[in-house]
Amino acid sequence: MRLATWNVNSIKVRLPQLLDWLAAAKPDAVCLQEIKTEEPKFPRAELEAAGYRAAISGQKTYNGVALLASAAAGLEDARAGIPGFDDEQKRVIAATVSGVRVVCVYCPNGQAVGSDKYEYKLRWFAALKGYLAAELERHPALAVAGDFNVAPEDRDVHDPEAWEGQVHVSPPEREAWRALLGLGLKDAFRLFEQPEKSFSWWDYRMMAFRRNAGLRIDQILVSAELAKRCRACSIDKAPRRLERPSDHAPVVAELA
DNA sequence: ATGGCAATGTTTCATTGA
Repeated sequence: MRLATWNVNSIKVRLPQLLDWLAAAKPDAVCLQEIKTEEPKFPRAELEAAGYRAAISGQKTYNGVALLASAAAGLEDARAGIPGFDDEQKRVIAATVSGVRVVCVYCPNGQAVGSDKYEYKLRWFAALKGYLAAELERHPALAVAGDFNVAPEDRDVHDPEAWEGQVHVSPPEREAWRALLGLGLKDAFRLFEQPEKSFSWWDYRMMAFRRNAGLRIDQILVSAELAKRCRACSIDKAPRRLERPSDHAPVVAELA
């Protein structure tokens, strides 16, 4: 099974690129973030014509997530949000695809350390941890894929000195991210040898992509059982090179 | 110390993102 995650930064704008990418990369499941669209305007028909079903938790303007699965893989028991965590922001959609419980997440940005949004980000991560702990008991084959908005280590940051203490790398955020590993999850990307300076997001400004001035904030976390089945994990930079790209690149994991 | 770029809404700029 090929599992991918991609923050598309608007499904409406990126649909042609997404359809091209699905045809080229042939993933079995894709977690999408920042679709910025409510369910009625989600391009369900176009994706079905491409062979994918979708579970959606949509929202206008901001956030919004979707989980795509090929017709062969199936899409069962879809559930939106974090149970018991009241949140108007649509950031989580989970479903079972080909026997794997897939949780698609768009973690909060946090805006600035110490801000209200930062406090919300930390509260949100604590709620996610509780949810995933319960899900792991029910689903030994579990993957959590998405935009975590945390660069876990300095090697995931193009300029750690410039970013020190900033949102996405601050110690409390990194602790919140590492707490997910404490549940027994593994960062699929780090199960394998990787090129130095591997990133998944580059600012639209300052020619950041050409300078490879990025962060690795999009990840696929896998349970111990899935880690044993994981054969590869990589970042596909090709869509970031296109005209009018998302600022994020897809991350892809191969599961036996 | 700040903007830079992009998407959205119902817009003529504000908000958010990372």
